[in-house]
Amino acid sequence: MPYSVEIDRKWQKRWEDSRLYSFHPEHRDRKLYVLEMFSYPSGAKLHVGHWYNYALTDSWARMKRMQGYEVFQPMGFDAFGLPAENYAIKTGIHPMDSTMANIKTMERQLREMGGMFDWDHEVVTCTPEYYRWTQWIFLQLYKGGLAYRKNAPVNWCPQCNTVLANEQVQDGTCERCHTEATKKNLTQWFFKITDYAQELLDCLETLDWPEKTKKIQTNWIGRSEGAEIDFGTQRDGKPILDEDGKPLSLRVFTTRADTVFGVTYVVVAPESELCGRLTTPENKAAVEAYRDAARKETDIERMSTVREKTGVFTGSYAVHPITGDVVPVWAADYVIAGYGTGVVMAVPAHDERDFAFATKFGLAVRRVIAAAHGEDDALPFCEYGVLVDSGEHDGQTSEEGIASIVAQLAAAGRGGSRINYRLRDWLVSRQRYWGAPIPMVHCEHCGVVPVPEDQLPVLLPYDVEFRPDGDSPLKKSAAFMNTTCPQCGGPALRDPDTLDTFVCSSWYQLRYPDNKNSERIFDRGIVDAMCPVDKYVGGAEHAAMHLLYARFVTKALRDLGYLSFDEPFKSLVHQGQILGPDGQRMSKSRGNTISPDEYISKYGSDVFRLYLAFGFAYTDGGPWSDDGVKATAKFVSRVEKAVEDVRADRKGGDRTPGPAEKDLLYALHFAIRSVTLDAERFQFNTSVARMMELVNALYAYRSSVSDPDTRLVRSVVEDLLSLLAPFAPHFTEEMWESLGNGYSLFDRAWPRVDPAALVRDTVEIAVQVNGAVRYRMDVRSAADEAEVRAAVEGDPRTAEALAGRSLVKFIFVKGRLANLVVR
RNA sequence: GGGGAUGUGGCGGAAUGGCAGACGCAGCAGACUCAAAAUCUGCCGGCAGCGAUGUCGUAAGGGUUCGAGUCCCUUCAUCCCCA
Repeated sequence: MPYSVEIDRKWQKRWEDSRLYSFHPEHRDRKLYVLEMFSYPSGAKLHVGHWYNYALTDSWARMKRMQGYEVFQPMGFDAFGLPAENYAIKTGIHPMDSTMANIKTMERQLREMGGMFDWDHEVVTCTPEYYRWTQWIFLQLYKGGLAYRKNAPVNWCPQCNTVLANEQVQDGTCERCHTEATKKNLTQWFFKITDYAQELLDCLETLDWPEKTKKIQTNWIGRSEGAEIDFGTQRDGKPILDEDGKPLSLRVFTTRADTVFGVTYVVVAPESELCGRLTTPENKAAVEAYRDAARKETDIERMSTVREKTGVFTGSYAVHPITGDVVPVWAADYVIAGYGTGVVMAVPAHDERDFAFATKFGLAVRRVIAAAHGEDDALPFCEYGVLVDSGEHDGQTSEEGIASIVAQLAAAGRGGSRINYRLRDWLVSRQRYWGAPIPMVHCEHCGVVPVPEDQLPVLLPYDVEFRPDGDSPLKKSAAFMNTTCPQCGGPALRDPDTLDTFVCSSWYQLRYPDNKNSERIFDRGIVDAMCPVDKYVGGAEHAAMHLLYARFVTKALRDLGYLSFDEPFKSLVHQGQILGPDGQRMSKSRGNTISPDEYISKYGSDVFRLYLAFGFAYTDGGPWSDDGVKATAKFVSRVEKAVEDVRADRKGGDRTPGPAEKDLLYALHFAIRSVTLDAERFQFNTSVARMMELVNALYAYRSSVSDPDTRLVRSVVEDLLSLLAPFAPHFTEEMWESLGNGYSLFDRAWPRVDPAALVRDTVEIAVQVNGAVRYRMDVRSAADEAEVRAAVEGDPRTAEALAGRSLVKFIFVKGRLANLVVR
C-alpha cells in the first residue's frame, strides 16, 4: 500500500498501544533529556513553526534512541497568559474553556506528527496541580529573600484602563486601542534576579549554546565596571536635608571617573522621588508639568541619542565631591528612574548627550581630556586620552586617572569603584486574570503574610469579571479576595495580582520528570538524575527573557537546597523561521500562511517532516515551496519502489563481489557516516541529500548489473530504512514490516560505518599550477607524496602547463590535490 | 548611534583554508506513450568555441597564503539585538 496518512494512523496506534516510547527509569543511567520549548495554546492549531521545531527535534531524538540512549522527550503547554485573556475579552469565551479546547486540538495534532512524546509526563501550567508549585516557588523565593515588593512604574493604557506588558506597547501606544500609553506607579512584586547577575554571566561559558545567544544574554546583563561618586547638595547656599535631617547626597554611577573634573551640571530623572525633593517651590509647576510629559515617552525614545534634548532646572545645586564647585541640578528625561541610580553627572565636553543638552540650555562645557597623540579631539571628545585641567591628575592617561580619582574619592568617603549591571530585578506582578495567583495575604495587623504551603494552591476562581476596568480582575471577586490572615486569624485580603507567565515557564523542565508528585515540587533524586536538559530546542526570540529566567530559577532552587546542578539547559539550538512562499513572514493579513493539516492529509506526516528536514538549513529557515514538498514525495516513492524491488527479488543471485558491489557498499557507508555526523549537528538537509544519493546508487546498481546480488541489495535497503527512520518514522516502519521484519524498526540499532568499505582503490586528484586546476588524474588512494609527485612529473600535461617555467615547490594534500608552485 | 549575523546559479541550498555550485526544484533533450501525465536516462553558472578546451565567476574593493566562498581590512545591502 503506497504511503499515506492511513499508514500514519496505523503506526501511531501501534506505537501508543505498545507504549514504545515510554521512558524507562531503570535505564536512567543512559538517559537523554530532549526538550522542545512547549507551546502556547493560543491559536487553535499547530503552525508550520511548531512542526519545524517539534518534528525535527523528534527526528534527532529518534536517531539518539536508535543509538542506544533512553530518550526522555516530554511535551506540555504554557497555558496561562494574555492572548487567551484578550480572546476572552473579545469573544466572551472563558480562557479556561478556550485554552482546554485548544490543548485538545494541539495534542491530537502532535500525535499526528508522530513524535515520541511521552504523554504520561505532560504538564499544563494553568492546572492547579501545576501552578500550586509555581506558587510554592514564589514562597520559597520570598523566604529566601529573593522576592520583595516595591513601588514601580508600569505601562498603562488610560483608554482600556489596564496595565500593559512591555510587548503590548507598540510605538508608544496600546496595541488594542492605539491610545498613547503612559506610566503609572504601582506596588509590585519583584524577583531578585540581580543577585545572580555575576553567576548568570560566568556560567555562560560552560554552556553549549549558540554564541549569538550568549552574547545577547551578556549584553542583557550588561556588566560595567565603573565608580560610584557622591555629590553634595545645596540650595540658597545651605545643604539640603533628607527626611531624617541628614545632608542629602546625590549618588551617581559612571564608567568615566576620569572626567569628573568636567562635571558642569547634574541630571536627575524627572519622575524620581529625589527630583521631587530637589525641586524648589518656584520651579515646582514647571518640573511637574515636565514630569507628566515625560511619562508618556517610552524608555527607548527617552534615551535615544538623536532625539532633541529637553529638561528643566530644579532650582537646586550639587556640590562637586573634589573641587567643591557648585553646579546646577536639572531634571531631564534622558535619565530614567530605576535605571542605575537615577542620577547622572553630566560632562558635556566628553559625552554626546550631555554636550547636546548643555549646548541647548547654555550650560558650561569644560574640557578635561585631551587627545593623547595629537589626533582630532574636537568636543565632544568621548575617547580615552590624557587628563587636563584636573588638578593633581593632569597628565595622567584616562586609565590612570580613573584609578587615582576613584582612590582619592574613596579616601575622602565620597565614592569608590563599583560594578554595575544593566539587568533589573524581574517584575512578576500582573494586574491580569489568566495567571497563577500570587500566594500572599495582606492583613491589617500583620502586614504582608505568605500563604502557608499546606494551603496551596491558591485557586484561581473561574467565575470572575475579567473585562478590564483599571483594577486587577481578581479584586472584584469577593469570594477570592476575602480570607483570613494565616498569622492572626483576622480578616485579610488576598493579593489581587497574578504571576507573569514567564514564571510558569521558568521551571517546567524540572517538573516533567516527576510531574505527578503531589507531595513535593519534584523528588530531588529524580530531578538530579534527569536534569539538566541535554538538548533544548526553540526559537531565538526567547534568547533573553525565558532562557535567563529559567537559569535564574534553577540557581535559586539550587541555593535553597532543592536540586544540585547549576544550569537548566546544557545544550541549546534555535530553529530558523519558515517564511511564506513569497519570502515574507507568514501572516493572515498577507495571506501567505501554510496550514500543515492540509499537507498532512494530502501527503502524510512523513513527507511533511522530510520536506522540513530537506528544504532548509535548520538554523536559518527560509521560504516555503510547494515544489519542494512534491520533490520530497517523489523521493519517498523512490524509496518505496526500492523496497518493492527487494520484495520482488527471487532468492539467489549471490555474485562474487565486483566493482559494482563495491561501489554500492561505498555509497551505503558514506551515507551512514554522513547522516550520522550531519544529523547530530542538526544539519538535516544534507542528511537527506546523502540518503538521496544512496537511493540513486541503488538504482544505478540495479541498472548496471544483470543479476544483482539480492542479499546485498536487501541489506543496503534495510540500512537505508534505518537511516531514514528518524525522519520518516511511519513510512519506514511500514516498509520495514513489508520486508517481513519484526516490530519495531526503532528497536533496531543505528547502522554502523564499516571503514573498510570507505577505502577506495584509486582516487581522482586535482593537479594545480599556482593554485589553479590544470588537469585531474587518478592515483592509488594510498599513494604518498613521492609516488604522486613522480606521477605528476611524468605526465605530459605537466610540461605543457608549466610552459617552461621552473618548479619552486610541490604541495601535496593526500587524496585531494597536488599544487605545483612555479616561477 | 553601538553590537552581531547574513550575502554563493533562474530558485531552495552544499562546500575541516584544498577540484565552488553536493542534493533537490525549475528548464532542455531523449526513452516509454496514439497523446499527455507519471516514470526512467542524460544535459544543465556566464562568455567564446561545432568541439577538445579556454576564460571569467561566491555583494564591491583591497590584503594574508603555494592555494580564499571560507581568514583580515574597507564599502554596500538585508535581517536581528541593544540604544
